[in-house]
This record gives sequence, C-alpha cells and structure tokens, in this order.
Amino acid sequence: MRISKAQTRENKARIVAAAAQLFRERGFERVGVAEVMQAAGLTHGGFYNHFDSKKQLEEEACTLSFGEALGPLSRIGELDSRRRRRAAFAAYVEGYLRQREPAGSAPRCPFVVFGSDMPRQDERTRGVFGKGLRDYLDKFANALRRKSKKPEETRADAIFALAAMVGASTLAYGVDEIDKELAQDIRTSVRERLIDEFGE
Amino acid sequence: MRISKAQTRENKARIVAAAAQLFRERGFERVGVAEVMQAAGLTHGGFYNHFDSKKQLEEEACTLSFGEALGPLSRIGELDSRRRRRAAFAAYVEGYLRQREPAGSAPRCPFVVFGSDMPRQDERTRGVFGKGLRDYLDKFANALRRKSKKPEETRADAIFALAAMVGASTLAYGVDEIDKELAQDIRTSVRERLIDEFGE
DNA sequence: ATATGAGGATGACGATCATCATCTTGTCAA
DNA sequence: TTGACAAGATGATGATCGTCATCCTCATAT
Repeated sequence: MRISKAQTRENKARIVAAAAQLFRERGFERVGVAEVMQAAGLTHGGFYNHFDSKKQLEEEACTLSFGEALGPLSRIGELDSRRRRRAAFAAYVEGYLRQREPAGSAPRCPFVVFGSDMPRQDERTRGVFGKGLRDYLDKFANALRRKSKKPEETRADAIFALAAMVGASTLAYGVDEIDKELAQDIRTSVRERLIDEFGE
Repeated sequence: MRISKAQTRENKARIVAAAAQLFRERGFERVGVAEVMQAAGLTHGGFYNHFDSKKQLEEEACTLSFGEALGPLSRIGELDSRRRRRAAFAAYVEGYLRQREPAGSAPRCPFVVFGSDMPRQDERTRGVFGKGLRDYLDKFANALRRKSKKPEETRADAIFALAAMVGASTLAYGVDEIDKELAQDIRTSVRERLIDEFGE
C-alpha cells in the first residue's frame, strides 16, 4: 500500500513526535521501536524506511523536544518593555516549576528528562543536546536582558537560573508521589528565589 | 565450592559496590546482572542467592550511593566555627563542580546520575531516593546554619543551593567533550554564585 | 495508461538479558 | 567427625528487541 509523499512526510513526523513523547516518559532504553511505530499508528516494519537506526530516531526526537522548548522563552524576549519581560519571566518560572497533572506524568523540559542520560549517549545525540542548550541559554539571556547589565553578567544569570530550575525539577520529580510535601517545598523554594531575583 | 560466612558477606558487598559504580556510569538499563557479577569477580549464577531480583540490587546500589554521598557534607556540619564552615562549604562546592578526570567519567553525585531516571523507577527505589534526598538536605542545612537565620530559611537556602548544583552538574556533564567551553562556563558561573552567597 | 519503485505490512533472525534448574564443593552445626 | 545445606559455577530458557528480508500496493513519472 503505497502512500502519497505528503502522507509519508506526515507519517515520519508522527513517528518522531510519538518517540519524543515516549522517550520523555520512559527513557530511550525502555521504549522499543515497535512501540513507537504503534503509537504513530503504523507497524514496526516500515521503520527503516525513515531511519537508519534507532539511534537516529533518538537524535531526531531530541531535536524536536529541544525545538519545542524554545517557544515560551522566545516570546518573553520579544517583549520590549523590561517590566513586561519581568512579569512574563515570573509566569514562565511558575509554569516550569508547577507540579504536573496527572501526578507522575513526565516533565516536559528536555534538559530534565534527557539530562542525566546524555553522558551515556553517542556523540551526535550529545551534539543535539549541546545545540539545544546553547540556543536555550541565548533565549534565556535575551529574556533577562537589561540595559544596566553587561551581556556576560546576564548570561551568567541565565546559566544560574536555568541550572536551579533544572535541578529543582529533577529533584522534585524524583520524589513526587512518595513525598509530595518535599516536592512542593523544592518547587516553591526555588520558584520564590528566582522570581525574587529575576522576575517580579 | 562453599564459602565462609564472612566471605559471603564480603561478596555481597562487592556486588553492590560494583553495581553502584556501573549503574552510575551507564544507568540501570545498560548494565546486565552478569556484568555486575563479573565486575565483582564472580559468575552470574550466584546472583539470586543474594538478591530476589535485579530491582532489589538497584535499590541497594542506590542506598549505598546516597549513603556515601553524605560524608563530605556531614564533616562540614561538624565544624563549630561559622567561618570554618563557610570555607569548608566553598571547598565542597568547588569539588562538586569540578570537571571529572578523565573527561567523560561519571559524576559521583547520585542525584545527578539517578535523578532523571527516578520518575520511571518503582516505588521502593524512589523511596530510597526520597530518603537520600531528605538526609542530604538535612546535612546541607546543618552545614549552612547560622544563628541569625531561622531554620526554615536555612533549609530553603539548602534546597536552592542543592538544586543549582544538581542542575549545573547535569547540564555540564551533558556537554562535556562536545563543548568544553560551555561546560566550564556552567560550572564556574554556578560555583561563583554559590560561594558568593553561602561560602567564602 | 502503465511501469516502476517508494512506503508499508508481515514475519523472522540473532543478540541480549533476567531468571531459574542443576550440579558441585567445602563450611559449620551436631 | 560427619552430614546437611549454603554459596557459587555452568548452562538453559523464555522474553524482549533491534534489524532485516520479503512481499504487496498504489502514487507518480513518463
């Protein structure tokens, strides 16, 4: 059953999207090619028409995840009043550090989800991570920019804030459902600090 | 070839230690039972004399890793002069955020290594993570204590500082070897901030 | 209109892995 | 001293999974 070119492109996109979601929920190792294909509404056989290997799918799924993550941050940077940017940043942090519903669902931040797996990935996948991180930090710094601060300082601010958010999210997700109070503590402590310092 | 009780106990300890090391380097999924046993100097067959399942080994390896992580922090808290504690804390942060040699070797912090995998683990393993985190935060807060600050504030400080360290380490390890400059940037930015604020 | 080949389905293969059965050995309780 | 059994070695089993071979179907180029 041959399919139109547009259909084919859409199929591949659906495979990558399904993979990104599954990998985020359960990690690369615990998700098989067949399961990804099924989630995309296909059978496992056609997989190698689109990808050379599972590794390549992992790469493309990472690329997609990092790309999607940039949206909210970009929008903050586009605001031209510093006051508005501060407010938008505060809302962004709040959203980032909100507990997910349903509890136990995967965090969406690709740094949190793929972060500790990266040192174990091959060079190409890590390259995707590196590019994603550089892009993210650029947007982050742009969102925090202010006339009275040098760009290097703003970049250091961005690095620090992102690190705190990623760490808080990692720790909080780790104890969600077994110690809700601690998870909540982590999220609010870090959120309040960051908003104090960088948002409004 | 039956073995003495002391030998048996030592064997089990060696299995758990080998597992902790291997799991830290490559994650739970990429390390087989047979490989752990071999690293402990045994063959795979005797594994189930010590453990009910691989999951149980994962738990015990986590427990060991979290236990070991407490040492350096505890020692800071035992110092009685606040000045000494600040200096020791600075040294601790510096050590924590130092690039590992050889490059590419696993970080030792169990929060970084196991963190993003935790939401995918079973309840018992996550319980180990939760206990490890609570204990670690207690020691951390104790290391940061000062008469002029309320305990809740100190605890919030500890949460924030640990989150920043874990996030920085996660991100830096992710880009080590593909973007050394960025990795270095992350480590120094976060280190300087934390030492500014909490150490000396 | 038709031949071609891209894209998908079905099924199989080989590797890896957790788990278990069985055998062996020598420790330790009696 | 001796017999029972704990602990380790060897090997097998069943499941899972990445990958590939083969076949089928129709979209597309000519």
